[in-house]
Amino acid sequence: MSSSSPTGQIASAADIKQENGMESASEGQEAPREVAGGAAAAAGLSPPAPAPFPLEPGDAAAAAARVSGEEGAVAAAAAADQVQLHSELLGRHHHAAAAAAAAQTPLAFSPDHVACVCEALQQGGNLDRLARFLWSLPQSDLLRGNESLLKARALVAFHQGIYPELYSILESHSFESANHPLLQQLWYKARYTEAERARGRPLGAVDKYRLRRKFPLPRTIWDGEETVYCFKEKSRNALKELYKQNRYPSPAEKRHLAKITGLSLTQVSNWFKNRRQRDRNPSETQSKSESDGNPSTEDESSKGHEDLSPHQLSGSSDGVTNLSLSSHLEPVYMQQIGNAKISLSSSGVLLNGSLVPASTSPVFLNGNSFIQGPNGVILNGLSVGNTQTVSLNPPKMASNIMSNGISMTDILGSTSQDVKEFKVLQSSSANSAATTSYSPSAPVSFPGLIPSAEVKREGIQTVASQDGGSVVTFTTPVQINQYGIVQIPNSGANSQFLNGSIGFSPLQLPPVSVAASQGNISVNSSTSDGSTFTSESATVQQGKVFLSSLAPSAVVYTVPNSGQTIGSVKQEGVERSLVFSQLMPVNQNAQVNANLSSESISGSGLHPLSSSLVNVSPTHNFSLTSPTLLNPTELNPDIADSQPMSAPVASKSTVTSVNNANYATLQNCSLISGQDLLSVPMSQAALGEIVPPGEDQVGHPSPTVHQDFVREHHLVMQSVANIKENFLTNSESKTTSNLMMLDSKSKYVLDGMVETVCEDLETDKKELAKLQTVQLDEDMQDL
DNA sequence: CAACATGATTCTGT
DNA sequence: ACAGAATCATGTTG
Repeated sequence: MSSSSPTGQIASAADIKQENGMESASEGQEAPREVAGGAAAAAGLSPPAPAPFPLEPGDAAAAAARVSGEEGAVAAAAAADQVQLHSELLGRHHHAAAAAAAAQTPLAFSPDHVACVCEALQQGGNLDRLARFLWSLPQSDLLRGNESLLKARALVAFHQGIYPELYSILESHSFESANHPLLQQLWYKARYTEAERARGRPLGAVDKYRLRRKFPLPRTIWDGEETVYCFKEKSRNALKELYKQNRYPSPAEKRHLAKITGLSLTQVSNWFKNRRQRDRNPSETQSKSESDGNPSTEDESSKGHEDLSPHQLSGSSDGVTNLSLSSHLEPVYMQQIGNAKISLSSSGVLLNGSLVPASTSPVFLNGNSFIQGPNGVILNGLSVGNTQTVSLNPPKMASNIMSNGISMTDILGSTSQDVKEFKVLQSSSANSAATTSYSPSAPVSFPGLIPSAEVKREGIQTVASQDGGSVVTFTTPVQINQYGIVQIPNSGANSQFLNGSIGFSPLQLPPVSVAASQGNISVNSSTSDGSTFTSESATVQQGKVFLSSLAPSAVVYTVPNSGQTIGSVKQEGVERSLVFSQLMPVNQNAQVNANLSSESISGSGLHPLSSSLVNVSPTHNFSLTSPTLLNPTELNPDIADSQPMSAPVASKSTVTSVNNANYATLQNCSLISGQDLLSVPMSQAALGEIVPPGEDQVGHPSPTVHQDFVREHHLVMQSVANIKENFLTNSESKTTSNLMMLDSKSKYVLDGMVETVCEDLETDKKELAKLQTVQLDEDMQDL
């Protein structure tokens, strides 16, 4: 099946690895591959792709030559490559000219460009070429400390079996968490390989275990979080928490859990299944696990209804709204990012950890269910059935925005560190009429929530009910627990529920609002003023988005989504992802814009935006820390059915446009994987400025593309173009010139984009040379 | 190495 | 599809 990755760190690392094309790295030579192959395959997080990055003859030759190890090898490798490149060029005549022209002049690359190339080569699994490329780089200070470069060096060191160097690299630089899985994998595999060689025979599980103990991961590539039996402790705890609540989580709950734990849906399901089974027959092997005394497990749930026969809840699963706060409630999760205080104004809404701008028009998050408050506030929690919508207020559909999807919870959830506790708001039952009794006396526990004890209460703020209806009052600052779940204080005095409506007291509104619902992430800039939002950084990885210090400016993601149900592409985990490079510091004008349109929505007229997955408003600062990985799955489950996008890509595609005033490189795009294509459209118009008209390669502009992006990227791309012919393997890109597509199989299709740029190379080439000049191999120049 | 823990897989039934 | 049971494979621990 496609699911579940076996095996902890290794497994997860393997997953990542696959995404990064690492697999090919180990396959190239004699490099150990056991973990990679097996785990990745088993993990099935991404469809088993047939040799994602087959090495070409030229590479093989080069690698072979290099193995022997001397300088001579370099020349040989280059020569071998050259032959290959030459043939590639011949195959693509139109590019040949550009490449040749480019080759004649010394190429200049900025560190970003270099990083971009490194990422591209890594993505392509072309380690040999990557090595060659690295060798061609000057020892420049500018390149020092460049993470992409370091990562590339580490990969190459691993690939070539120069482990001491690998360790040195890994230990000498603190890598971003997004790169940890891959680097950890390298670390362990190198250790295993060394031991294996020393011993002369394959290692057993115990041997590996001991090696892991013996050579713990350096903190430079490890956040310190323990992983046992594949799952991180945090994830395990979240699962346990929910299990206590409900042994048979609804699909929606599972989904949510999967998101917040970073596990796949199947893994979550398996976990529950196993857990149930083992609780059922304690007889076997049982010594049982942690908390276990089963009873404990059962206790809570059993008491009440544990029972929760599967159907009971399942019935509700997608459609049932279980709002009763009383006993088991299905929590509405609210998250807060980092330490930031999220305040809700009367009109503001926090959904699933997302903040929804209170603007006049109501926002609906339709992921699982939602409740609409007076001002268009909707709470979206797991507990509520997917489809169900509760609107306490006269719904103003017209102006509503519906997003379906994901809760930022997941997205934010993993930010663990920053995340604080929280309070969960429990909404009253669906019918406003229904009275909700939120029994203060009975502490409510939510899955994945921190013990109530931990919930801190601070200032007390009373919520004033607005119109309609009911008010939910909660005290103070909402806090988020490590899982990103907000728990509403159940204590009595301060809180009260009226009519099921929920009102938030005017708290501080964060400048940034993030709303995400299934498959969509939408962050809208909130209108509030004086709000304090102190989140730290924005990073998206594995379906998680971390917002980081945005400081004064706000970040807006707009992911208009489409109707949730449409189709559906079954996705799990990280199957689809968009990666934003860390080099994409966005500045004032920066914009990240990904569109996905869905018929359902547009049809409803709710949010006709034509499709963007992620939309960052230009005016705000948006910074994505390194490899940001947006998981389309979470972003938009319905991608498959989404309408044709601007990009001429197949119907099933995710288009992402990145707009960056300064520089957006594809550097970390290496993480892009999944079946979706990541395309970075460049608007034609913009390109037109630079790109010589008449070039056959000009593609269709993407309507959603921001021009700034285009321009900026254009510059970046230019240099890339130069490199491309030399280093990138021929990809299958359709060449719609303006698109850069990375397909899930990790076929790296930079071509389209690069090619487009290639044509312009000469034009602006010199401008690019500012930062640094890289002298490519002479062989290259011969081309 | 043995025993245990735990995630994943397979088969079967609904 | 999903649940349960049996079982497998591997990680973990002593």
